[in-house]
Amino acid sequence: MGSSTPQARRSDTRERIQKTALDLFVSRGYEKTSLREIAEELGVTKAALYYHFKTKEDILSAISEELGRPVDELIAWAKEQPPGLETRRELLIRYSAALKSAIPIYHILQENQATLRDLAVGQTLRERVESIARLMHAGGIPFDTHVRVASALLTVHFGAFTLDEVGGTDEQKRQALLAVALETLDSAGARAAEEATAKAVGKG
Amino acid sequence: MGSSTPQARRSDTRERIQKTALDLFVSRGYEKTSLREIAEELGVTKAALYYHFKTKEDILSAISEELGRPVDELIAWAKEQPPGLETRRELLIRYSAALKSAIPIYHILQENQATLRDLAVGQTLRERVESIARLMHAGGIPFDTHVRVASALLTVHFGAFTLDEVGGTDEQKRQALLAVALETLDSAGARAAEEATAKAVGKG
Amino acid sequence: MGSSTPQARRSDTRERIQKTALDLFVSRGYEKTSLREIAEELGVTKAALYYHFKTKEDILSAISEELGRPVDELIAWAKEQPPGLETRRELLIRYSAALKSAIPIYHILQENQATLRDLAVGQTLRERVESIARLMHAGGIPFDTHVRVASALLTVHFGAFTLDEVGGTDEQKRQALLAVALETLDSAGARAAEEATAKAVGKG
Amino acid sequence: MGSSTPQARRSDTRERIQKTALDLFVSRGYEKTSLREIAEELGVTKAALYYHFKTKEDILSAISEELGRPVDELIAWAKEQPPGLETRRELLIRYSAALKSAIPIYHILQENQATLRDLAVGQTLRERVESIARLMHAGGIPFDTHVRVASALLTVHFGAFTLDEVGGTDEQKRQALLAVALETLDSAGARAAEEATAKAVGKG
DNA sequence: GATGAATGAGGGTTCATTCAT
DNA sequence: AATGAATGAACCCTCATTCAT
Repeated sequence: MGSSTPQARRSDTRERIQKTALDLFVSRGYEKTSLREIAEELGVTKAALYYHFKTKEDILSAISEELGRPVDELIAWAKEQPPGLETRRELLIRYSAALKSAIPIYHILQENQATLRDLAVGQTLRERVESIARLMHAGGIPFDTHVRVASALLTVHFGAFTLDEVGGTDEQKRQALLAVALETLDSAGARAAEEATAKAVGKG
Repeated sequence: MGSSTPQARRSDTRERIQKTALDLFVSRGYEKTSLREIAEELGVTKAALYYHFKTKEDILSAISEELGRPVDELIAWAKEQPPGLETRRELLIRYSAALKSAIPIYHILQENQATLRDLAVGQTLRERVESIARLMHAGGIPFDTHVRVASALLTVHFGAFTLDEVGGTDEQKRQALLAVALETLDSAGARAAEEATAKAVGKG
Repeated sequence: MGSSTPQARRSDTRERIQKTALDLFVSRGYEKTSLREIAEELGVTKAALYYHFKTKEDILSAISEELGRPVDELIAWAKEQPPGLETRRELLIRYSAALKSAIPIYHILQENQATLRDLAVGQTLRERVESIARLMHAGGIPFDTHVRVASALLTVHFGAFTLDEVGGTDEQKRQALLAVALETLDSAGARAAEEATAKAVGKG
Repeated sequence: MGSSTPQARRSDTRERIQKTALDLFVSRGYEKTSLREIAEELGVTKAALYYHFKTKEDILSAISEELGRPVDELIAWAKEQPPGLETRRELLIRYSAALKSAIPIYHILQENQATLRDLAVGQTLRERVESIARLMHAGGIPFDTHVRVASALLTVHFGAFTLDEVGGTDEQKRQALLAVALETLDSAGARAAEEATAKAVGKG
């Protein structure tokens, strides 16, 4: 059908607001960033922000949706996969990659949890994280495996925000942490495989 | 009973303030908890809080000092130890234990980082965490070991706050996570030993 | 400024705005109805309203002029009549009828008096009501008659907005209230006639 | 030094706020009166108002409760009386008297109905008026009597706010309007008596 | 005939904090 | 040991209105 691009000389203000807001939310926190600050930084009035976004929360929502898309797509993908060791490994690998673009919002979620607790966008953000966790823990797996999955996930997830001690570039760190996490996961896999074998053969 | 006036004992108000404030800081967040709320919950006036504490931050400081003592002592202990694999293992084990009492303040630090960023108490709190990290990463250790230490620490530290998926009691979780973390650490030790050997022999 | 194809029918947007605005002014109040609401309800932008009307007040003015016409005509008529009992009766009867179409604006005036106080349209609206009152009170009439006229007017005027307790259809209520009001008025007339007679004859 | 404002130490501020707010609510309307205005008029800050009242609406609530007490007491009294002509007369008489102190709040209710529609205090205010109406209309009375009761009530109630045309002092007006209203009511009584007689005798 | 973008002024409300008593 | 009263600064948000296009 005819592409109804409403184009016109649309102002880029909406995007600029998102960008500025993101920077400030990350560096000063969501609550501590006032709309006045965002507006001043942009050289517009507070009311201008309200022309483009319904509320302060709405700004964060838009940011969350945009930056979180890779993770959302990953979740959609994971839901289609059969639960199992291989899926867990693949999911962890892809999650580590998806985090690259999503780091800023997770950072915000991380550092402003108390504030975001009552906000709808907080709920959304948290659900994203929990979805990944749920999918990683899916399938009837033994307690030990649960623990290993948890460790692997914590390593990959929180390793993305913290860690100054480690040294190396961000990408190097990411790769290395992923490797360690996979190793932790594999021990679980090995053990599970053992158990499966034991069950099937009756111990050998 | 016996003594006529219950006034004989020192006012426990200061402690009650700390306790109430802690509960609210944990459940609603530091910024989102107003002094009015604390005062109302206690049945005193806001001004009463100011009689016992200089500022809002001061309340958190007192809490932090009290609950963080075990960790502080652990840090003092660790500084006396020679760096090395064995110390790292022992430190991780003791840290896992120390966290049990310190969880609430770490929770607060965790969920209000943005807010605590500019506060002196935030600095103190962060330094405690960073001290542990620095000590765990101490000694000239290779990159791979850094990464494993990081993973072990993330597992133990963040495992204490999050994790509903795993199942089991808090104590079971703690033990299990510690076990996995130690395993991750040991692999590093093994590898380090290997490398050391390799170096000595001239690579193989 | 050249005359171009003069459309047979002017855009009906102006009328639609008036209609929607009237509905909202009645149901939510003048002040509490924002131009945004009106525009949204109509599916146009706020700026569109400003194409058709100079200000928000102007919208109400247009509505007032249209719905108030019967009352304005009544006022014009009454000004031509000689003051006296008969005119008062007739005026009251006609006013009761004229109110039928004018109720919405009087409702608005009634419920938003405080807001309309400083507005020109408020002045206009009030003047309409006051004109009727002035004409009903016209002629050198004694205090008692003034009071009866007032009662009759209050009955007819406010009876049109309020009254759920009475029962019956709106038209039935209107008729019945008018009847009672006329009765009140007539007592005044009778008494005035008596007094006149008494004066003339000297009383026995 | 140089400050010459020797204000009372006692807390008469709450009362002064109520008084000032009442004046402004009456003269400028509830919505159009900002807290800034009230505060400025009193020479305090907006925050001071919030020390004494929880919200803007709360100020009006307090006023309503204080000034409306006579009417509330009247309602309580009326609920104890047996319905009937005599009670209606007495209620009307007492209501007319009670209105003297309550006029300002009814004025506010009257002129800000649209604004007060969504406020709890508006509900309360309206209920007061409706209670009186319900009590006046109580008992199984014929349609005609309902109409007369309505007229009487409209006369007494709205006569208290409006009416510049009539002349005389406020008290004179009140008395005169009450007299006319009672007359209207009595006609109803007479008619009811007639009907009763007619019923008893078996049609005349 | 209408829109998109923006503004200035103001709204009610909450907060940590102070200080005389 | 604690209170009552008050403040100043900041908050998010809404409004009627303007104007280039």
